[in-house]
Amino acid sequence: MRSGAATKDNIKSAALTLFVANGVDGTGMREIAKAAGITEGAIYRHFAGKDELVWALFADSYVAYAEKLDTLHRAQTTMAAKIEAMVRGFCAFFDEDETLFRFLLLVQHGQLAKVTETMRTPVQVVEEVIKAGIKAGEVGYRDSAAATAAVFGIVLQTATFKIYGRLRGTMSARATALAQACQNAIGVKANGVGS
Amino acid sequence: MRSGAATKDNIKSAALTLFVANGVDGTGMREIAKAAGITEGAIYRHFAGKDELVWALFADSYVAYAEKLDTLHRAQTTMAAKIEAMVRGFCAFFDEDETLFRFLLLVQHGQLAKVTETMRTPVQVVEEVIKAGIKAGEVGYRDSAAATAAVFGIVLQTATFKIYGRLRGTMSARATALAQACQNAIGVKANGVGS
Amino acid sequence: MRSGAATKDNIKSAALTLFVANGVDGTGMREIAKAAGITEGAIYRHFAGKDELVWALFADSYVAYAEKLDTLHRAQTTMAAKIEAMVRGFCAFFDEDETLFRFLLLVQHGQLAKVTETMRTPVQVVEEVIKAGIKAGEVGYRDSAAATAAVFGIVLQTATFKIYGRLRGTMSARATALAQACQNAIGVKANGVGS
Amino acid sequence: MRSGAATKDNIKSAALTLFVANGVDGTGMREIAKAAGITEGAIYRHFAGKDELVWALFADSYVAYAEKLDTLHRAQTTMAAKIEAMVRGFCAFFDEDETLFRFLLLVQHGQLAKVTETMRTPVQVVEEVIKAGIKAGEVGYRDSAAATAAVFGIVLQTATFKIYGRLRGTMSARATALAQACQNAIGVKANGVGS
DNA sequence: CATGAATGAGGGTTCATTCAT
DNA sequence: TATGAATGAACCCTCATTCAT
Repeated sequence: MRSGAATKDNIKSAALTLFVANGVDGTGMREIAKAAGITEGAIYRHFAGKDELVWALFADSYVAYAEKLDTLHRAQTTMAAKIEAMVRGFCAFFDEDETLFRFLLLVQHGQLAKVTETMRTPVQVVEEVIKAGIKAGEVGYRDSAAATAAVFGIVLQTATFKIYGRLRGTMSARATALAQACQNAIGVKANGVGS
Repeated sequence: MRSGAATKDNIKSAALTLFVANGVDGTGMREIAKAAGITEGAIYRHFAGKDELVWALFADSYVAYAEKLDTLHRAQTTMAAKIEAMVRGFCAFFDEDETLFRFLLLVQHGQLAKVTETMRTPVQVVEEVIKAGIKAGEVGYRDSAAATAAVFGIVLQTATFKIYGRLRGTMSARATALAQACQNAIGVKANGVGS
Repeated sequence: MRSGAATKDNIKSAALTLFVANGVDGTGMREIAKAAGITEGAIYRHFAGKDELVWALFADSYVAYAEKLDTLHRAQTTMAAKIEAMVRGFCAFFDEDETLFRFLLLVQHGQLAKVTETMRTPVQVVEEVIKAGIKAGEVGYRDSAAATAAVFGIVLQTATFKIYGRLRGTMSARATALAQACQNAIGVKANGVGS
Repeated sequence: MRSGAATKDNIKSAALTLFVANGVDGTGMREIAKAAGITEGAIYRHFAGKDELVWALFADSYVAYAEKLDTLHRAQTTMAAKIEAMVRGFCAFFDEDETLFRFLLLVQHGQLAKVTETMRTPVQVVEEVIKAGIKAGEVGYRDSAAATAAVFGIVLQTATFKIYGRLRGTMSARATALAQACQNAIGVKANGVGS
C-alpha cells in the first residue's frame, strides 16, 4: 500500500538515473534493483518487465509534457506568444530535471513506435499550433510539418549542446532568444493579430 | 586468400543495415556474420571487436562529412552562400545514403566521447564558419555555439522527421527552404558583402 | 531460495574432480555445471568467475593445510618429532582426500602468484621449523631454504609416485620411513634434546 | 630443405619460450607463428598439430635426458659415485637451459601418459641404478621405487625452489650437497664397494 | 509482497585447424 | 612450401525472467 507506491517510485528513479548513465541495454535489472534498495524479483511486482519499465518512464513524461505544452499555448492568443510560452515551458522542464530530458532523448527512437494514436505527443501539439498559425496568416512557412521540425530542432539541439557542455548557463536564460530564433526561422509575423 | 577487402566491405554493409534496423545492442555478431555471408570468427580478422566495428563505421563517415562541409563552404565567400552550400551538401549526403545517416544519428551519443582532439567534426566546421560570420558582422546572433545549435537543429530535425515519415520528398528538394530558415534563425544579413 | 550453501559445495566438489581429471583449462564451466546438476549461469551466483572458483578451491585448502602443519609441529619439542608429526600429518591429509591433493599439485604454479603476504603457506611453516632447528644445532644442513626443499621434495615426490601408480599402499603406511628419510637428508641429530 | 629444418627449430624455440611464459593452453598457434616469424598455416607443414608440437618438445628432451643419465652413471662404479654423477648431470642440464627444464616440469603431467613402454625415462634409469644398489647392499632403503622418489624429490624440488626465487646461485654449485642429501636420504653406504 | 537461487538463451570472443590461392 | 582468410565449435560470462520459499 503505502510502501507499494514508494517502492515503485524508487525503482523508476533508480532506473532513470542508470539508464541515462549507462544506457538502457547497459543497465541490468539486478543493478536497478540494487540501486532501488530491493531485489531483482521485486521489480516484477511493479512492472511486467524491463520493456514496460522503460515505457512507463517514457510515456508518463512524454504525455505529461504534451499536456503541459497544450496548457501553456492555450493561455496565449498570438503565434509569437504561443511559441514563446512553449519554448519557455520546455526550458523550465529541462532545467528542472535534466536527467529526465536526457532519458527521453535517449530512448525516443525505440519508444516512438509504441506511441498509440490516441496519445497526444509534444510534436502533435506544436504542429497543431503552427498549423493554426499558418491558417491565420501568422506564419510565413507554409509547410506545417517542416516548420515544426525547425522549431523542435532549434530547441532540442540547443538542449543537446548544453548536455554536451558546449553551452553554459540554464536553458531558461536562453528562452527568449530561442523563441525569437524559432519565430524567425518559420517567419512568424511580429503582430500576427493585433493591429 | 579469399577476398580480403571485399569481405570487410560486406561486413560493414551488413552491420550498418542491421544496426540501423535493430540498434547496436540489438544486433549480434552472429547476425552480422550471417548477413555478410561469413561466419562469426571471420569478422574478427577484419575488426578487433564489435566496438571497433561500430567505431570504424562511425568515424569514417563522420570525418569524411566534416571534410566535405569544409570543402563546400570554402568555395563560397558570403555567409549566406556558405550556409546554403553546407545545407545543400548535407541534404545530398542524406539523400545519397539515408541508412548511413540514420546510423550516425543512432550511435553519435556513444561514439562522440571517443572523438579525439585532432579529429575535425562537422560541428566544429559549422561553428568556425559562424564564428567568422559573427566577427565579420554578417550574423546577428552573437553566441556562436548557440547559433550553431540552431542551424544543426533545423537541419537534423528535418531529416529526423523525414525518417519518421512525417515529411515526404527528398531532403535536397528542401535545401533552399532549410538554408533560408537557418539564415533567418541566426540573423544572417541578406547581403553580407555588398554595400 | 533453493539451497544456497549446498549448491556451492556441489559446484566445488564437481569442479575439483573435473579439474583433476582434465585440467583447469580442459574443463569448461558448462561441464562443471552439468556435473553439479545445475546450469551454467547458476555458478556465477556463487563464484564471480572461473578464476575465483579455482582460487577458492586452492586457497581454502592451502591455508588450512598450513595451519594444520603449524598446529602439529607445535605439539612437539624436538626437531625429529616435529618433522615426523608434519610428515605424518601430510600423509593423513593425502590419504583422506587424494583428489584435493592432486588439485593442489596441479594448480599451485598458477595460484602461488596470488598468495598474499599475510597468508601463511605450508612452505613457510616448514621453513620456520627448520630454521629454528638449525639455530638450535639440531640440523646439520645450514641452508634452511635448501633443507626445506629437500624435505618437501621427498614427501611430495613420493605422493606423486603414488598418484602415478609407481607406489602402492597408503601414504600413512610410509610416514615413518619418509620422516626418517627427511631427517637423514638434512642431518637431523637423532636426540636433539636429551643427552 | 635447408630452411625447412631451420624453420622447424624456430617454431620449437618460439613455442618453448611461450609455453613456459604463458602455459600451453595460454599460448595460441597464432602467437607461436608470429614469434617464429611465419604464419599459422605454415606450422602445420612441420607439425601435425599443437599436441604434436608439445609432444615433440617434451619427448626429445625427456628421452635425451634419460640417455644422458644412463651414460653418466655407467661411467661410475659405486652407488655414491653414480648418484653424484647423475645429480651433477641434472644440475648442469638445468643451468644450461632453465627454460627447457621448466617446460618439462610444466607439461609432464599431461605428457607422461603418452610415454610408450619402449621409451626410456629418467625415472626408469634412476630406479634401475638404485635397484642394483639395493641388490649389491649399497643402499639401506629396501624399496627401490620409494628411494627413487626421494632422490627425484630432493633434486626436483630444489630446482623448483630456484625457479621461484627461494634459492640463489646455480644448481651446479649445489650439486655436491644435493648428492650427499640424496645419499643420506636413502642410506647409501659411504664405501659400497671398496673393502 | 519480497527474496534470491536457478534457468536458459544468448552475448562477444578465441582458437586449432583447413584450404584456396 | 607459405599465406592468411575462413570455419565452427567451444569458450566464459551476462541477463531478463521465473518461482520455491
